[in-house]
Amino acid sequence: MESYTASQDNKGSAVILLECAMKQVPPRRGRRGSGAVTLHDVAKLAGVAPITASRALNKPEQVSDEVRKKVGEAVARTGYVPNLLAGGLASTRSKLVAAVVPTISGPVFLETVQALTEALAEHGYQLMLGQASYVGSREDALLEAIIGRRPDGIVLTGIMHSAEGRRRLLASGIPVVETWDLTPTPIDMLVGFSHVEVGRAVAEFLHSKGRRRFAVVAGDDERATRRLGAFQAAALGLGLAPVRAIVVPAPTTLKSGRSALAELMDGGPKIDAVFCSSDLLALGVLTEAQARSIAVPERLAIVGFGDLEFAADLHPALTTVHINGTAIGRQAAQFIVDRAEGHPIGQSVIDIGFSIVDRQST
Amino acid sequence: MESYTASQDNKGSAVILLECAMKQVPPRRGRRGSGAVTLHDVAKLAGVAPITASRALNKPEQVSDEVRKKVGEAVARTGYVPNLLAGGLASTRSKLVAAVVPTISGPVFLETVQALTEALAEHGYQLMLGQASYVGSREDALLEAIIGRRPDGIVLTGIMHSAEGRRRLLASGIPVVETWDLTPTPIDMLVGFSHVEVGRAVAEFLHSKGRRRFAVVAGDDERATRRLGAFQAAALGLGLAPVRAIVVPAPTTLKSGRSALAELMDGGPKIDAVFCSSDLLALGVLTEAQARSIAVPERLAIVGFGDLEFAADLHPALTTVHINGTAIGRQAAQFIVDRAEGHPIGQSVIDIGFSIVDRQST
DNA sequence: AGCGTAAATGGTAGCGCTATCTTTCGGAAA
DNA sequence: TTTCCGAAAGATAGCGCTACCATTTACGCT
Repeated sequence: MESYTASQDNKGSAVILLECAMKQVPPRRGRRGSGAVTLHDVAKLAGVAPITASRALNKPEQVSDEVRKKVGEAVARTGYVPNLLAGGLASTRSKLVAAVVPTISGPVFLETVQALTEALAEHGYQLMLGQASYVGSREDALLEAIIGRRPDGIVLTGIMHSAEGRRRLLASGIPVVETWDLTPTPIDMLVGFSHVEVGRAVAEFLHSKGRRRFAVVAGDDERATRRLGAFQAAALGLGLAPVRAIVVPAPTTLKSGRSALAELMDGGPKIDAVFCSSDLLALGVLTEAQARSIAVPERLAIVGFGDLEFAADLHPALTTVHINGTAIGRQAAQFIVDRAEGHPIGQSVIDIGFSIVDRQST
Repeated sequence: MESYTASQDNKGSAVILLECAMKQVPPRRGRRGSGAVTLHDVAKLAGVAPITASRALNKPEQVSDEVRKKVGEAVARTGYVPNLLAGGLASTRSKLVAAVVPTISGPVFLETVQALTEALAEHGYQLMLGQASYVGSREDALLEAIIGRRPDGIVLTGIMHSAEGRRRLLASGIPVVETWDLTPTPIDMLVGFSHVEVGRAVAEFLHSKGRRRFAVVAGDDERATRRLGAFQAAALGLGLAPVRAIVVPAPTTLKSGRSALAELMDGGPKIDAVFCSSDLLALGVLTEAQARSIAVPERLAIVGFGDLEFAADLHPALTTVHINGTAIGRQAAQFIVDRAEGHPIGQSVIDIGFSIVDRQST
C-alpha cells in the first residue's frame, strides 16, 4: 500500500502502479480473471469498502466529499475502467441498445442510426449494430445474439420481422421501438410515418403540377412497394392512366435507376413524370435522362425519396420526399431511455410525418 | 415437473410452460434477477447439472447424444436465451467487437463496417458501434464505454487517435486493428494502404494522360491531406506548375465539390484536371462542370476517391481510386477472431493496396 | 485381476459488480 | 439526558454463467 503513496509525486505513473498492484497479488494463481484492475483494487487503494467505491462512482451524491475524492484519485491512479458486463449482470441494466438495420450500405437509415448513436451516447448508452440482410435462420441467430446481451432496448429500422421474431421479442420483455413505418399493431413503441400517405401525396403533387402520365421506379422492399401501391391507386383515383411500374431489387442503386429509365423510354406508353423509391434511383434516372438529352423537368419530372444530402445540390436540384431521419433516431432513443429509467412515456406511437421538397426536377 | 411432461404433446407451448415455470418458483422473493429463463431452469428440466447443460450448448462434442437431445428439448420448450453478459463475465470472452468510425454518414467506411459485421457474425461475434465525431472528452468517454464492455477486439476505421487514447487502448490489452491507413507505428494490428502512394499514383496517372495543370479538392481530414501533399509533391517532381488546392471541411459533400469547382473556375490559373478526395466531391465537381457546360473529360479531367457504388454509372463514368473496403473489413475481422481464438497470426500489418479505375472522366 | 486412460458428468468457486439489508454515528427533537 | 432519525458506510448475497478440478464409468492393456 505504501508504494502507492510513495509514488504520488510521480506523474503519469498509472501503468507502473498497475504493475505494482499486479505483482503484489500472489501471481494470480494462474486462475481466472482478466487481470485487469477491479473495483476491489480501487476500493482497497482508496481505503474504503468496494460497495462504497461503487457508490462513489455511480451515485456520487450518496457519499461524502472525502470518499468521492479518495476514490477519484484511486481510479485515476490505477486507470480503472468499470467492467460493464459485471455491472450489467448485477443490475440487469446493460446500458446497451441494439439497432437492427436491413443493411448499412443503404444510406437511408444512416441518419437515423447516427442520431440514435449520438442521443444514446449522451445518456451513457452504447449502440450495438445488427444487420438483418440475411434470411431465415440468420434472423433467428441475430435475435438470439441481441436478446442474449440483454440490451435495455431494441430499435428496429424498417424491418419486416417474422411473426416468430415478433413473438421472441415480445417474450424477451425488452423495450422495442419500430421505426420508419406505421403499423396498426406495433410490437411495443413506434416512431415512423405512413408510406401510403407518401404515395398518395406524391401522386397529388405531380398531378397539381400538370403531369398526367406517371411511372414508378421502386425497390422491391416492403415499404417501397406500399408507397408504389398507394401512388398507383391515387393516380387511378385522379382519373389518370394506369401507372407503369419498374421494380428493381433492393438495395437500390444509381445503376438500376439508369436502366429503369432506359426501359421506360425504350418502349411502352410515353411518360412525363417518374416517382423513384429512393434518391439514388432518382439520380440514376436523372443521369440517364441527361445521357439521352431528355430535358428535366421540361419533358420529364423526377421525384425521389429520402432527401439525401446531395439531393439539393444536383443539377437540376431534385424534388424529393423528405423524412426527418434524425428526429426518428432521436425520438427512438428518447423512448428507450425513458423506458429504461422508468419515466412514463406519453404516446408510444408517433407519426413523424414527411414533406415534399419542391425543387427543380419537377 | 410433470406439467412439462404432460404438455409435451402440446405444440407451441413455450410461453405457457414458461409461465408454469415462473409460477412454480415461490414468487421470486421480489428480489433481483430479470425473471428470465436461466441455464439452471433448462438443466433442471433436462434432468442434468447446469454445467452439463452449458456444455451441451457450447461444446456439444463433449456430451452424449442423449444429453444433447434432452437439453435441446428443454431449451426449445422454455425459450431459453443464454445471457451473454454472464457468459462473458465468467469466461472473459465477450464475443463483442467494437468498431470506431469518425461518423457513419460518410459512406466511405460503410463497406468496411458492413463486411466487418458480416464476417464477425459468421463467427458468432457482434459489432458494437462507436462514433468518434466528437472531440476532447467525448473520445475519452467513448473509449471508456468501449473498454468497459471488454470487447474481444477493437477496430479503428481511419481514426487519428490521441496519444492518450493509444495509451489507454494499449493498457487495456484488447486486440486492436487499425484500418484505412498505414503507419510505421501501429498500436497492434493494421490493415490499410498508403495514402502517400495514392497521391503519387494519381499524379502520375494524370500526367501520363497528358494533363498538365492540376488542382485538388480535398476534405480537411488527416488522410486526405496526406494524399494531397503527396499529389502536390509528385506533380512538382514531374516538373509541373504548383498544384492549387481547395480544402473543404469533412465530411465531404456534393455541395462542397460544386463550390470548389466554382472557385477554381472563377479565378486563378487555368486547370485541366482535378483530383477529389472523395467520390461525392467528384460528383459535385462533375455536376458543377455540367451546369457550366464544361466538357468532361475534354476540357477537364476528374478523378475521385473511394469508388463508391455509383461512380461507375455516372455520365460520364467516374475515374476514381478503388479501395477494397470489403477486404479491409473481412481481414480486420479475421485478425480479431484469430486473436480471440488463440490462433497465431502471421503478418500483423497488411497493405491492402489500391487501384486507379480508369473510366470516362479522364 | 490390476492398472491406466479417456470420455462423460458433476461440484465448487468464482468472474466483477450492485441490490438489499444492517450497522454506525452525529445531531436534532423531546 | 435520552430518543430518534437520517445520512454514510459496510456486510451479505447473489446476478447467470463457465474454468477448473474431482468423480464416475467404460474400456482396453499388460
